[in-house]
Amino acid sequence: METVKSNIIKTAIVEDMRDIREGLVTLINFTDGFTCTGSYRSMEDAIPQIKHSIPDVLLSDIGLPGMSGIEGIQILKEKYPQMTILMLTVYDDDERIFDAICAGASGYLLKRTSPAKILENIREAVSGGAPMSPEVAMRVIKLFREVRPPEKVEYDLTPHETRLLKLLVEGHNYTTAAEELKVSYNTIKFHMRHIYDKLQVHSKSEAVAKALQNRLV
Amino acid sequence: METVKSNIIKTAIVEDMRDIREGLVTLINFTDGFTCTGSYRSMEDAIPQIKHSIPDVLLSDIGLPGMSGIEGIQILKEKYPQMTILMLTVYDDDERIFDAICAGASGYLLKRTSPAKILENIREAVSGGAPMSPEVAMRVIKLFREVRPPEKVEYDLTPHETRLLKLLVEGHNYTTAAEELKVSYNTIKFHMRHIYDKLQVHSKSEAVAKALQNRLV
DNA sequence: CTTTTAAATACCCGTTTGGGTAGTAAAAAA
DNA sequence: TTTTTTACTACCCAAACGGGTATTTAAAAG
Repeated sequence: METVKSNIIKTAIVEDMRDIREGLVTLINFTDGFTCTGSYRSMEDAIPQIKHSIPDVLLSDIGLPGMSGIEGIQILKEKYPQMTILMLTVYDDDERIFDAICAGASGYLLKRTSPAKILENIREAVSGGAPMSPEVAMRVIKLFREVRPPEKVEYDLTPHETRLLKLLVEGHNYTTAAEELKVSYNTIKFHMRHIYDKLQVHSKSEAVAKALQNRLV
Repeated sequence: METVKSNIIKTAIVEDMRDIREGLVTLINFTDGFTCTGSYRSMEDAIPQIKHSIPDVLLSDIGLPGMSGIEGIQILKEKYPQMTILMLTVYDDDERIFDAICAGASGYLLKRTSPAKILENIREAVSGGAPMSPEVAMRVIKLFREVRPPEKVEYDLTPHETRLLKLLVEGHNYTTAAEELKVSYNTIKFHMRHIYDKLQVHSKSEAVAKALQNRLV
């Protein structure tokens, strides 16, 4: 149903349990369009060796002996930013899902995922998707709702005012902000009054607080 | 390959384009395990009528005449919290994805999704998943990374100092903070110096910025 | 070509703040 | 017990800030 992929997808695996690791290697090598270019039992093994053959996709466990999968992929993503990383793990707690995604994982699969689904998800990941097991996706959605940034209130700040506000947030005072913006100290005060009017505040700290809380900067 | 579902999945559709709407109705009614219990061209139609037959899943467009799909599902989710809602839309911008999810959508599919995938995704949604088109999932992941709460840096603030910092964030000045904490003006200054030392800042605004940016309050 | 509007600059003055020093009271550690 | 630590209070002074008024310049509107 799909057209043939132009290239074989090079996949590597980091998984400490031998049965699972070798099962995945076999699965991948026996499937058209995939090849396994490395399998490692720990991040300590994977990180130095992976440079000999950088995969398109890395499937990694989280619970590994020594360095955790999350720490590991952070290091690997730093060195090989183009590498797509998929977690394949038994953990489905919010904390680890969050950490893995922030560490650079493009997807998060639970180990009970069927072989066919795993292959499909690898394909989806290399073509720019972010495959997740249904439970994980639901957790991500729920976390997403929790961290919803405050509704953007519009205060109609001019570009100048926004720029100044950003400087205040960075800790500038009127004098240094004036230098930064190459205007006079009094011009800064001029803009400040407008900012205060628009934000309905009466001090620099309040403006900074409002700017940060309402994502104005 | 799957065991038969215990119940037929009752699905309803809100979509203004007649061809698409009728295509979906046909697709659903001609598939085993699904039945279409309603199809509406707008939220204004759907909201009053849907009570006659509450579906398990609602497939909704976003770009509708009159009330937008996002406003609509917010109302529907309020009335029928158990109803699973899937967006089916052409929009894949961050803003709408975010809004839809926060309004109660459990999934977000792009209209180019194949009929087979749509059915699969409906099944996934009713069984507790959160199906998303690959591009959408990737955007969700990226948004997720952006809103990552900054790693908690510990500044060893005492409870008193933290409370004061919170007051500053709320816009208090030394005088009103002193009243609030029932201590003298000079005590506020005393604590401020300690806060500044610990946060390594030299102004109230900087302290407020650091407090907000590092979730100290 | 005026009129209007927006951005920039300036001065004044009272208030707030930042930082220095110094002292007291109460609780915790030695 | 004495010592140390922690919380609190006080005074001083220079710097930063908030808000008032007013002028200049440049662009936009009429």
